[in-house]
Amino acid sequence: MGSGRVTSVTTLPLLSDAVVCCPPLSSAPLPADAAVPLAQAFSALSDPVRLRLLSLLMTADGGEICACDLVEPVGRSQPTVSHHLKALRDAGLVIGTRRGSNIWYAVVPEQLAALRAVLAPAG
Amino acid sequence: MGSGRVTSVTTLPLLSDAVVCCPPLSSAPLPADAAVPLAQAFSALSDPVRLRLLSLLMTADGGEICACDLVEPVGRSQPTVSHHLKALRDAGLVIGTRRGSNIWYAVVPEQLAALRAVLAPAG
DNA sequence: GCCCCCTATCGACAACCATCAATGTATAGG
DNA sequence: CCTATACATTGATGGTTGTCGATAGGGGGC
Repeated sequence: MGSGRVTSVTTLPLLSDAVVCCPPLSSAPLPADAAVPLAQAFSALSDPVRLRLLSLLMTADGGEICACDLVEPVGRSQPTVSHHLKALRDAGLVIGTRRGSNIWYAVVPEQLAALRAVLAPAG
Repeated sequence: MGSGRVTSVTTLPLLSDAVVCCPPLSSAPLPADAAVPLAQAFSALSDPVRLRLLSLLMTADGGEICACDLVEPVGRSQPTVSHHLKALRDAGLVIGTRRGSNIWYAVVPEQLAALRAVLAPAG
């Protein structure tokens, strides 16, 4: 990888506090305070545009796509796409890395795995 | 099961059309029209009360709980709990069965598995 | 038939959310 | 410094959603 010269690389701030850790719903009754961040995480998946963005990133070869190449495929305005990318970032589902004047997005597979684990059936 | 005499049994209507089938996001870019029902399904998981209801059902022994026993644990009014149970029913995540004057709810594990599959990483 | 319990539905209200146009901020190139 | 490009943020707006009180409807017991 690295097909072009890169002058600066910055990782955008990521709300790692929002990252969900994983007791399955089936292990014990979910306490009210644990339910809130979990619901926020699933809320990030509750929009068609965000699901499509995730899918685009997951199927991208190299595992990342420039933000500029995400606008046209989902058929929304640039600010709207930026808004959804922020939602995904805040949920810890994607990460953005600046390279030159572009920002490349990639999924955070651990976070997806955590959500999957929450839905796992009983032992 | 079957600790008491049952005079009538009715299965509440279930929107099986809303049931999600399972191509993982990682298999191909998600088309716009497929994204909508999927987003609705995840939307059912995007509320703390609904997550707690699901968790209560999943941890219940016998796998089901009377609706009357779901109100107090989640700390919401009866109409609100009923509203959330309808949302979970519409998403195909739970099913309600009338027995006498009570309605017993249980999770639909296949539907949870389908949502888990959607989040699965690339082969 | 009457009454009580259980559950769903209705109506209302406040809070939240997706969307876009306009604007702001940062980086790259001259 | 100036301009162009890429992305984020702001502000406004219409639609959706969570919540509760009040009400309706279905069952069982008497």
